Amino acid sequence: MMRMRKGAATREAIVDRALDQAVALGLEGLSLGPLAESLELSKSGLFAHFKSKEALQLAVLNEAVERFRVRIIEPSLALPRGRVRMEAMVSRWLDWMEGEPDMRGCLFVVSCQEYDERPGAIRDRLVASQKEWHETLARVAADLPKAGKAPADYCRQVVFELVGVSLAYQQHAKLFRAPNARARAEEAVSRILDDAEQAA
Amino acid sequence: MMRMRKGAATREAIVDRALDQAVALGLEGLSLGPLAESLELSKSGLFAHFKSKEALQLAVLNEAVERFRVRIIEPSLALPRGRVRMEAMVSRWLDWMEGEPDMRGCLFVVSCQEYDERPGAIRDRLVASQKEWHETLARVAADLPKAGKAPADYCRQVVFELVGVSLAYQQHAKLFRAPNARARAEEAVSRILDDAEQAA
DNA sequence: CATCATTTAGCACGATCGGTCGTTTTTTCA
DNA sequence: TGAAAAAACGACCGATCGTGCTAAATGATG
Repeated sequence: MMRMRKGAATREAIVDRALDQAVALGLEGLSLGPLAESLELSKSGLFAHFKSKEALQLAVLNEAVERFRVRIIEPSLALPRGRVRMEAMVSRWLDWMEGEPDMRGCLFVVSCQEYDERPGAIRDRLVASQKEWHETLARVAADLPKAGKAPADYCRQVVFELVGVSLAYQQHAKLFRAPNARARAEEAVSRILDDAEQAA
Repeated sequence: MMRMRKGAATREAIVDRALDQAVALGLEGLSLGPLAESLELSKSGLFAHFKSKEALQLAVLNEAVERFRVRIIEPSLALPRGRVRMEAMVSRWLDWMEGEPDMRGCLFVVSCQEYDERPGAIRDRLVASQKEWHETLARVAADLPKAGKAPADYCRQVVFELVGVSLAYQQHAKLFRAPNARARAEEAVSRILDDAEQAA
């Protein structure tokens, strides 16, 4: 036994395409019909890979989490602790907000608005992944010079403010198409990190 | 001639209720059936007031814009220029993010994610209203001590960072239900405004 | 009260949605 | 190569969606 090979491949192709669609219209805006059509699959053929729409949505969300880990977290953690690592992480984070090639935008930002009032497995997964990301950010912030002397939750405050910058960046870049959005974001980040270098 | 009275009243009731629904599920998530049911109206009776769903969505959006003006902008502009006015405006802004009584959340934040990739009249109206709001904020920021000496677009940078704080606040409060979200936001605002009080 | 515009309801339409089922095609392993 | 399993298909279901069309109820005005 142990039969199966093609299935996994098309499943990956489905999730990949679905991720594109979800970034543009949201996880809730995912529609099986058009998705199948764009992959030249029958709707039922596609559906058979996931036993429900929610399972597909979860697969898409998990794929985004994994890509985020590979593209943002891992490369940054290879750098020396301190401001260098933090700046690399934030820079990659802002890149992600613009979108990977052919994928414009950030699934997490879109989904956070979709699910903050919709309880369920998707919301739970989303909240968990975001909290995990903020934890990672806080650990990186803990290596900043001020972190040792400041109040215990100083790192959390830094994370809060960085989250704000990333969200403002996304809005200015995508909604307003402001060409100077990146410059504004980088200046804001500098202010936050400079503040973390002088003693409390 | 000139007959009509009840119509305007029920129309207001519809928009009011639709605003609640839209804050929770988004302007795109507005559904005429349940909306009519919750108002004890027939679906077609409700529909007759607006000749299309988009017209209802625009009416809801305009109602939100008007409420925002009355609840946030006007009272703040009655205060003396400078940090006092700015702090009042930001404080009311953050209150709005939590939601008016019985309306949890901010329609603008939700809609910005829904429409940043959906061209049309709604997106246009949304972008216009948000730009107008940022203009207002920038004018208020122009009275801050540093504004005169700093580069010309310093006010825009302040607005960008304040937008970030408001968005981070909304996410922490609504998605994570973090009880200290307001405190974090107020500290971030203080940092931004303090910076605006020392010379460039 | 009678009239007539306004407002609401009833009904049905075409489209789309997620999902099911039985069948056929394709792939895999012996 | 042949048989079994996996994968893809196509037709279909019930529900819901926005949207018309027409008739009945309602309310203001002369």
